[in-house]
Amino acid sequence: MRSYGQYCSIARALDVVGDRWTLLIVRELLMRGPCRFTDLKNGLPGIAANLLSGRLKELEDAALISREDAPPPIATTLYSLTENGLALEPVLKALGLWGLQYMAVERPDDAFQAQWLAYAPAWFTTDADPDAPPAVIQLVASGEQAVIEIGEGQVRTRTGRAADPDLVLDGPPRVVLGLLTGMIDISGATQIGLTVSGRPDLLTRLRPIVEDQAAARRT
Amino acid sequence: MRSYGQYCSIARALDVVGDRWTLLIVRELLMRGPCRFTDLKNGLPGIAANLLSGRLKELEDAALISREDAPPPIATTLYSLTENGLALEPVLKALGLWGLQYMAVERPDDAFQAQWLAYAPAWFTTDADPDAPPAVIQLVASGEQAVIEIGEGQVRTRTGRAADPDLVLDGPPRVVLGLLTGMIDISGATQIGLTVSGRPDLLTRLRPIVEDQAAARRT
DNA sequence: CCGGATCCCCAGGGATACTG
DNA sequence: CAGTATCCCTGGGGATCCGG
Repeated sequence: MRSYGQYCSIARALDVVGDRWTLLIVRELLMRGPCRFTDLKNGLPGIAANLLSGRLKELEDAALISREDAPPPIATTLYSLTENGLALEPVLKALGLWGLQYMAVERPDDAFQAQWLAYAPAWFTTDADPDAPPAVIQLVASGEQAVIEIGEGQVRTRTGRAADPDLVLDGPPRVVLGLLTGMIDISGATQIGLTVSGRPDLLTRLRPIVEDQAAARRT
Repeated sequence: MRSYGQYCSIARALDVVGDRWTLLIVRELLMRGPCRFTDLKNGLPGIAANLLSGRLKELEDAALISREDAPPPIATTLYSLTENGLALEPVLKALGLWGLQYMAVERPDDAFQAQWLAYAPAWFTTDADPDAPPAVIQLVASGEQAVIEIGEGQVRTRTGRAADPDLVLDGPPRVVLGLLTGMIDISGATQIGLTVSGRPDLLTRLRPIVEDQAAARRT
């Protein structure tokens, strides 16, 4: 990217990560951990291979990612975030929180992946009852699956299935995520396609961080 | 900007504010308040008029800014942030904090403005001694002037001159900002061009938020 | 099949000039 | 002052091809 040529830390940051796709590459590496080229390409539907290749070189030059040749049995190169790349997490959190308002509309050709189902509760909800026993919620949306583990005041998530969840939420991505982020309540959610099985009372433990939504509602 | 087509709040946010110049326009409006077209153009050295015009239309369509015709005596249109535009402040803060590391090098043709001198202490430092009496620091760098007012646990800033500052810092932008954000100490700063007059002890009251710098140093 | 490199085409950005 | 119009050119999107 052409530099903005401004001695301002925001402009400087955008000089480095302001290019198209760049922050989404960081998002992929942040949520999935070390990735192969093809993993990244699959996780970023729509990106051209040459563009991904070029971005990875730029990010490596900027010391945001590092490439390492995996040990013999795997024999592939893995890309992973450096400490400086990891330090972009607050930026992605702030962007993701602000962008929640645009999740109300879901277009039919939107891509959707399990990681994106997982990071929202991990980043944008807290455990409202830290003293309660641990609990596990299974999420299913558009065939993508993720697990929320609540306990000790923490909300952790991962992709995949849980062995014995206390609660299963299944429905369109917009409904599942809308419920978790506090944009829809559970009665509304079941009316527009959510299937609930297990202990719906657990949902009261997940307290959404509704910073800007609350601000918007105040107007 | 072409949509990423992903049902992910980060991608959605970037669909709206990921275009070149867009976040810097928000930065200008956030720091300067309501602006005229020409104010924005002057505050964004290097932007083309047609591009600014186009971005303002897009931002208005996205309800991040609003245009209002100022009352008769002024007879011009003012652009200002809507509440949703103001909600981008955490994004700019996170970006600006992460970008501080790139302020160590200053290129000779970098543009520099008083607002950028002012926001760094306001966003990235805290008052380490809330019970101490109020104090005023005058900043001067490359002819640009800003004022820091510390008091009651708050660090407020504005551009311009103070009537009777307790401390005056004058030097190259890199040195003044490096000192305020904790990247240089005062003895180092005076060696590379900082002029100090008044009470340098006030600097101990400004505690930099050195989140990522501290993390980088730990390695 | 993985990890790219190459090529072509077009939208979007940059610079300048011009107008109400 | 507040934009619009124009031209040029870079950089992104898409497909294909190639070496390991």
